[in-house]
Amino acid sequence: MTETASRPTLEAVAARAGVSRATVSRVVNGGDGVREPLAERVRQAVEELGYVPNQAARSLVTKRHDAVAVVIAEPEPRVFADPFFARQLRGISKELTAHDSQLVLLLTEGRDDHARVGRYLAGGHVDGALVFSLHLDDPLPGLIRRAGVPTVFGGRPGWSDDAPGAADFARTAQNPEVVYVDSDNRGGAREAVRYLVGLGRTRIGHITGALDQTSAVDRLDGFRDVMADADPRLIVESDFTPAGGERAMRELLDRCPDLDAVFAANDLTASGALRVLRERGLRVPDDVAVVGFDDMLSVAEQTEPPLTTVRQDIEEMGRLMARLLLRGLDGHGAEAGAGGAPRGVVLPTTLVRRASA
Amino acid sequence: MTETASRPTLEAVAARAGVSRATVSRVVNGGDGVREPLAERVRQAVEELGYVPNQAARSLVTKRHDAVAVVIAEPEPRVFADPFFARQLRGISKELTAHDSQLVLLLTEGRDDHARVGRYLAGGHVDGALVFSLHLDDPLPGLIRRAGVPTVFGGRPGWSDDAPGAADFARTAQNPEVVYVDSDNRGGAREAVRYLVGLGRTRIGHITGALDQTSAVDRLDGFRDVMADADPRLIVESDFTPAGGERAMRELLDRCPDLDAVFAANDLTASGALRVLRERGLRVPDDVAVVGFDDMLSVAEQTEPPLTTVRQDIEEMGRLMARLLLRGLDGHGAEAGAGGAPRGVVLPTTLVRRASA
DNA sequence: CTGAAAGCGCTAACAG
DNA sequence: CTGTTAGCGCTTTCAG
Repeated sequence: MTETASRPTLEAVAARAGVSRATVSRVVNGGDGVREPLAERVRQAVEELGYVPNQAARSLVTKRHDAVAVVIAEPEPRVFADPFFARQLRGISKELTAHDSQLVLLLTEGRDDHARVGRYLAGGHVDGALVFSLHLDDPLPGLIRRAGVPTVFGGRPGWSDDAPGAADFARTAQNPEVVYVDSDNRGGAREAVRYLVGLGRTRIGHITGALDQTSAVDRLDGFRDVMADADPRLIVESDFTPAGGERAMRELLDRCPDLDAVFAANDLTASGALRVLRERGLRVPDDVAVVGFDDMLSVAEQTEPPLTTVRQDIEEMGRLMARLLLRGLDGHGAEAGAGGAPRGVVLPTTLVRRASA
Repeated sequence: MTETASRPTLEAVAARAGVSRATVSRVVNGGDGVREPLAERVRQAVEELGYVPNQAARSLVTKRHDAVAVVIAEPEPRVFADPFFARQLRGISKELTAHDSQLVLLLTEGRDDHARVGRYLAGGHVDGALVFSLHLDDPLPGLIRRAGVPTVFGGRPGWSDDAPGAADFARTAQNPEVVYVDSDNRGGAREAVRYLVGLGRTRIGHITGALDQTSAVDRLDGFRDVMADADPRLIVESDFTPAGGERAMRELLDRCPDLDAVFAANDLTASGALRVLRERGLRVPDDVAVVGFDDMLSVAEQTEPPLTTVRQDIEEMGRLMARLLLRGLDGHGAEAGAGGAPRGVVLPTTLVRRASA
């Protein structure tokens, strides 16, 4: 009745190996500074007892948690209509795993959720945070700043340098740099449009994404880079959804019946556009060529015809975000170091040719 | 140089409020048993100092973590082609949030990952685990059993009662019951097939899912319940993917050109089947009616024609899993209670009529 | 190179 | 009802 079934402690291992707790601790944490015969005895004891360190006890003294929060702030459930986050999560997970860090997932949907996330981050439960899908008016950056947690953003944050939130955020000593990872949205868009031009298309339309997100703005900018003097009616604002793509495509066709190509802000939008084109009896790519963005296989490979699109390596984005964060953590605040951590890392995109253009 | 910027402790709050640590602790944790004027003083001090409890210190003594692991064990990246998990995660997240519990996400891809997960679970870092997408030969149940962590499975686990893993798992004192949440796959399949029969279809084919998952097996059983004496050539094994659906549909058409309906194991598969049907010049639903399973909107609403399908409430599944787990935890091992927790909870499905059947 | 001792911040008896 | 007192299991000086 003395022995409970609870897990063995350092003490138990020490007793079994005939050494002190300190020695066991040393062996367990890298083992430097313990002579081999002893170390081996300890390892054996650990093995035999099935000892696993108590993370809570460890955190209490080290102030480290080996855990990173992943914050996905998306008010609309729409997000989950595409496998975007799943892919990023996978990338993040791989990298964190390699560093023995845990992934704490924080999903938010409304204002009160934001407060909760702020509190959690401020609570010092994690070593850092990876934050996604900020919109222009997002209160999260402010909360994060106040929480003082090392953070890497997924996608270029929306506030420009003179926006209220930005100054607020960037001026903090603890966040001397806003670190983010993004795809080369502008460059990718440029390549897509240039490709259409190269195909001999001249009346090229653009269906934008939700313009409260930088990815949509950047893709629009890329479009404009190439089509500087385009008829403004060739640009229709939309929202990244298939239904939005349909609406926009109709609008576009009504405005400019002589249209011969469309660059859609993402694959989902393109799929909607494709449907409308078919419905109107227009052939793709013969009458109208279509290019998307993302290369979301479950969409791009399934449309009819399969979609030519700009691929971004989503999983790699996730992996890189995690790597950047962990490097900063290991480097003991290296973000503020000489030369500084990169303010933003932009991953290249590649054009994937299929049948739609 | 004395004051570091570290977060305030209970001690600090106690000092400021002029009470003892114990009193502050009481107020912070529910506040019962502290007289109002004092309690208010404490709350104010907490507010002023921006005190947030140190979870590590708390866990160390309470042995609770207010954290639940969500294990998604899917070797193939395929999973992430559909928004399934995202939806479940959302449901889980909502429920955990309501209980102030954190969600620790564990993604696994290979054998070594399993070991890692086992170690983590055994490490006592979380209060319980939610485990998804087990396959028949999955080593995870064994690991979980050994870890002795309260667990709820998503989807009926694959091992039948006399399978090696099952006995292994179920016989443990700590896991007297295998708790899981699932959709009524069999009933839903039955309803789908009956509906086709009601439409006057007589040559009804079935494209199965990956038969190493119970959901696929159960849907097949449901099909058979209604089509007991069906031509065996009308059943083609597949794998839940669109490409698999295409292959299976071709096979089906080759074997039975007189086919007049198809029940596909999921929407993705159905979308592939639909493509082949169109490619062969068969009209849907006139020549061949098609019914899917899942009601994954991003698929079912986007196919041509839109898919009639069996809806399962995925988010609710997630929510329910979390609720079951938390209830068990609160009930202090209530799973073993008189009458016992439900062995399995099966959620109803509903047939959603669109244009394909 | 190893052991002894001092907490990390909190909760939970136990007194008062 | 409130304060005092022990630790939870671990890392980390500091001696030896």
